Amino acid sequence: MDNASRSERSRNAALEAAIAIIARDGPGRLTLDAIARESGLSKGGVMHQFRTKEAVLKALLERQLGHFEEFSTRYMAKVSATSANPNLATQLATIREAASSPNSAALALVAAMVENPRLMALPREREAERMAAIRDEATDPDLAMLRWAGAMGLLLSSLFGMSPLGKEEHQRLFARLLDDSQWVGLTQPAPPRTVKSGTVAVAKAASRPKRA
Amino acid sequence: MDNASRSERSRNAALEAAIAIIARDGPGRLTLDAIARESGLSKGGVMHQFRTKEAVLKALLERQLGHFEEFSTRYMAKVSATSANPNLATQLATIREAASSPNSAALALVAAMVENPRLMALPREREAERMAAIRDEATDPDLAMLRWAGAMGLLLSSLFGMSPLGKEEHQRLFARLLDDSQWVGLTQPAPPRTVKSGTVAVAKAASRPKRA
DNA sequence: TTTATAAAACCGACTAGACGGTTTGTAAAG
DNA sequence: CTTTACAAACCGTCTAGTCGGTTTTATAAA
Repeated sequence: MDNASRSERSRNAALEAAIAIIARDGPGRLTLDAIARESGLSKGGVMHQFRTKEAVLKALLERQLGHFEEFSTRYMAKVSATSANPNLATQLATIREAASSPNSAALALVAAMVENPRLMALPREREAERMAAIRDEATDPDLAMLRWAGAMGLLLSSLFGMSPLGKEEHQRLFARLLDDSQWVGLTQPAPPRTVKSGTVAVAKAASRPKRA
Repeated sequence: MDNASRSERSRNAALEAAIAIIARDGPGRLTLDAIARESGLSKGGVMHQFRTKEAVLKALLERQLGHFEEFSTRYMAKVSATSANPNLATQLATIREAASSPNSAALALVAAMVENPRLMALPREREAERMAAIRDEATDPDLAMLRWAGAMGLLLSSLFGMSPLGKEEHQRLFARLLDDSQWVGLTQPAPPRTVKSGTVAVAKAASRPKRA
């Protein structure tokens, strides 16, 4: 195997190990020795690929962020033609994805924050760009932000082990966040209030009272 | 000064120091020596008041939780008569309070999670009770949960330093979350669609471009 | 193809310091 | 005089990072 591949394999193994450790033992247990043990590499090997622990965290953060960015672009390509607010839809779907993925980017975020809060600058900047895009396409920007915040709340609270919600509830709530017809903004004319069948087909309309 | 007061003063100083450290340097930098340095106590003094580091975290968690529970009860007493969903209103207001308070309970939560994820059991249980109460009083339970999640998202994302939102935006979004008239549930008749002036009076209609 | 040399990847023992916690000593309160 | 609150030195362990040495790959001259 050539050097480039060998390096990449090792770096990959180290980062995978790091995620496994964080997920299993918590961010506080992430040590260089633990990474070496878990990945099968020696400490020296790990230190050859990453000069400091901070470098590990940074690489981990970028890798996970990249993963979800990829998901994001794919999703965006799919819905950009059909959705009135593709940026919001994409963000909501990506957050849902992060919430249901065990190798969550969120774990890396927590670890980074614990070790070095400065590292949060990178994800914050990217987030800011996305928020701007969501705003620009929205008829009711604040409502769009609140839908985004709702998704974030579901993700982070479950990440913190603070969410008393079951898995199916989680899914249902995300589905509702994604369903544009359920979120009627202030300056947007209300569509006829029949439940449109979205990703989840639910017939919960029964007898809806009309607007007073 | 008598012994009881002396002890309490020391315990207090230690916990204040702990919060300051977490807020300034991140949860990863919270050590017993740091607490001793920051509080002016000696390490021995700290260890006399708290037998272990976990005891410090636990006390910190309980103190912060207690603080917001007090806020919560006061708020609840105020709105329980007038609001149709006092539990939700109280939770939203409490989360807003936590978000605007620098000595946030949330910081303690993060620290606890890093050090010992088991400590999260206590806040999770209390949270579950509140969620149940919010559900029970709601005409549209899922919408209520999503409003709660939205508040949580605003709180946690800003806590993580991930929120690109300004302070006034934050306030506006919380105000909207709290304004029942803006959240028309599926089984709840919609009130006339005029913007009700809430805690913040905003005339933001101006001229927003309509859908293409 | 073989051989010489350099460079990169990797190993594991080691170090300095930080950490949680203990022990010993002392002053104040009861 | 006993107990409680606190101080300060101390202990064993763990951690991030270093270092000298070994193996593997890359380059290239013979």
